Amino acid sequence: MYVDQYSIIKKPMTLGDVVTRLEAKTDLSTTKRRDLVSAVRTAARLLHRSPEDLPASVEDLRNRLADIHPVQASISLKRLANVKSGLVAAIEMTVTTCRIRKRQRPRSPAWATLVQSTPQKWQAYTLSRFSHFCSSQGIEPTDVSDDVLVRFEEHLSKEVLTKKPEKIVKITRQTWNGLAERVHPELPALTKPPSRRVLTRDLSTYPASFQADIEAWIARLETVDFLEDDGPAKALRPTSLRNVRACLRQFADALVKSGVKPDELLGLSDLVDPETVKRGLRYLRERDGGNRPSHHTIMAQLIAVARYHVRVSGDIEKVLKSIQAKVSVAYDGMTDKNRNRLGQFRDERNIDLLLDLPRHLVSKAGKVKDAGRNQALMVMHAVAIDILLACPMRIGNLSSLSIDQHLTWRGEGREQRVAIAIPGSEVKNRQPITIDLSVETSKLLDRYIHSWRPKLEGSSGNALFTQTNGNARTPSRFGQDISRTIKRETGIVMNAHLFRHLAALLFLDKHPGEYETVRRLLGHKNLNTTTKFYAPFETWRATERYETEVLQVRRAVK
DNA sequence: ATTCGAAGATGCTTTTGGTG
DNA sequence: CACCAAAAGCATCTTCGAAT
Repeated sequence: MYVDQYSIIKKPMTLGDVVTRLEAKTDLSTTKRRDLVSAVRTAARLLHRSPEDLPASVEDLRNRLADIHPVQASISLKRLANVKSGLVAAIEMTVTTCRIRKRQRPRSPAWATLVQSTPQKWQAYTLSRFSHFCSSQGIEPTDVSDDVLVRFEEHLSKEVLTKKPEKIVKITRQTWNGLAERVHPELPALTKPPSRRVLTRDLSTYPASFQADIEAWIARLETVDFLEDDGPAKALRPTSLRNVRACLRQFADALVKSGVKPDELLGLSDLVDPETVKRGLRYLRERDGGNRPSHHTIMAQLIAVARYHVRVSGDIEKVLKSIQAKVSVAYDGMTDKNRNRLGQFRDERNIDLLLDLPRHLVSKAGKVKDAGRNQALMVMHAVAIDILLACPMRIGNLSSLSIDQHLTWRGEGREQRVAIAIPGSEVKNRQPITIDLSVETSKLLDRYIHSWRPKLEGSSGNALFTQTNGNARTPSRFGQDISRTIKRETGIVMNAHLFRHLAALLFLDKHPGEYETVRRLLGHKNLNTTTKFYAPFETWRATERYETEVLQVRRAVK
C-alpha cells in the first residue's frame, strides 16, 4: 500500500488514552477524576477487554455495551447506569471537542412554548431532547426539516450513549407529526422513511380470475368431500390455510417484482409453469441472498397446486420437484439460534435464575406500595413462567387457558392443587395435556386469581391471562411478554418455546437416556421426534464429563 | 427525562408426525 | 430413516397510548 510520507498516521484514540488524559487533567477534583477513571475501567472490564483495546467512540461502545445486562454482569442497574454516564463524560472531556452540552442554556421561547403546551404530557417528554438539541443549534420549530432529524440522529449516535438512537428518532418523528397534524398546522411535517420490511402486493390487486382461482384452491383444502377420490384426506386447519394463502401471495409478488405484469396472472396455472417458477425463485434467492426455508415452503405449495389444481403432466411435476430439491435448506433437529440460547443454561446460575424467577417476580410486585396494573402483570408472568417450568406446553395452549374450561381445583386448604386439562383437539399434535400442578404453583395461581388478576381490566372474563378486552392474550403477544420479562429480570434471552427444550435438557441431564419420560413430558407422539431433537445434546454432556473427569485429573497432577 | 407497553398484522422460521 | 407437509411459533412493524 502506498503511504504518503508527509501524512501523519493517527492511531484511533482508545479508552487507554482517555485514562491517561484523565489522569493528567489537573482541573478535576481528585474524587471526580478517580470516579471517571473507575467508570472507564469498569466499562472495559464489563466488555472483557483492556481499555487500550477499546476505541474511545460512543458509537462503538454503545453497540458493545448493548449486550451487557446487570444481572448477567453481576452489578446493580444503578451502577451500570453510573458507569455509562461516567464513560461518556470521560470521553467528552478528553476526546470530543465539539458537542452539544447537556442542560445548557434554556430553550428558545418558541421551543419552550411549544413543548409546554402539548396536549399530552408524554408528548412534552418525547420532544424534550429534540427541542433542546434544535434550540442549541439555533433551529426554531418552524425550521424543523428532515435534515434536522438526520443531524439529531447523528448527535444521538455519536455523542450520547442511549440504547437505540434510531428508535428515539422514530418516536420523535411520530410525536412531531402528530402535533403538526392535529395541533400546530403551521409546523412542517417530517417524512416517514419507507419500511425496510418486505410487503407483498395485496391479492385484490390481481385479476379477479386469479383471486377466484386461489379461493377455489383454498376452499378445496379446507373442506373434505369423502366422495371425492383425490381430495385431501383431512381438512387443513386455519393456520395452514393462512400459510397456503401467504405462500401464493408471496410468490405472485416475487413474479411481479421480477417484471411480470400483474394483469398477466389470470389463474394459478400462470404460477406453475417451470420457467415462471424458476424466474420467481431466482428473484427470491437474489433478494434474500441465498436459499431460505420459505422458498422451499413456497415451492411445496406450488407443486401441490400444479398437481391437484392445475393437473400438470407427470413430466412437469418431476421438473418442479427437481427445482424444489435445489432450493432446500439443510436442517437437522435444532437451529443454531436455539442451540445458542440453550447454551446459556450450561451456566447453572442461569438455571437457578430462571427457576427462581416466579418467586422473584411475586416478591418484587408485593414490595410496591400502591401495586396496580404493572404489578398484576408481573404476577401474571410469574404464573405463566411457573406453569411453563412445570409443564412446558406450547405458548398457544398456555395463552388461551380458561379458568372455567381448563382448570380444576382438587383437595382442601393447604393441600389444594390445581389440575390443568387441555383436550387433544386444542393441541398442535392432538395429544391432550393433563397435569396436576404442585401445591406451590397452585398457591401462586390462586394468589394471582384472587389478589392480582382483579386489578386488570377484562378480569370479568374467563381468560386466565386476560387482555384488557377480556379475551385471552394472543400467543405471540404473550410469548413476547414472557420473553421480555425474563430478559429484563435475568438477562437471559429466550422464547416461550425454549421452555420445552430446556425441560428436556434439564431432565436428560439428571437422567441420561430416559427419552421416553421426556416424550411424555413434551407430549410427543413418536419417540423418534424426541430422540431426534435431544440426542445431539449428549455431546455437551460428553465434553462436560471429559472436563470434570479428565481435566480435573490434570489439575490434580499439577 | 426517557422510553415503554398493548395489541394487531404479516413476513419468516421452526416443529413434528408421517411416508416413500 | 431422510425428507416433506401441516401446523405451528417467532420476529418485527405499526399505531395508539402512558408510566416512572
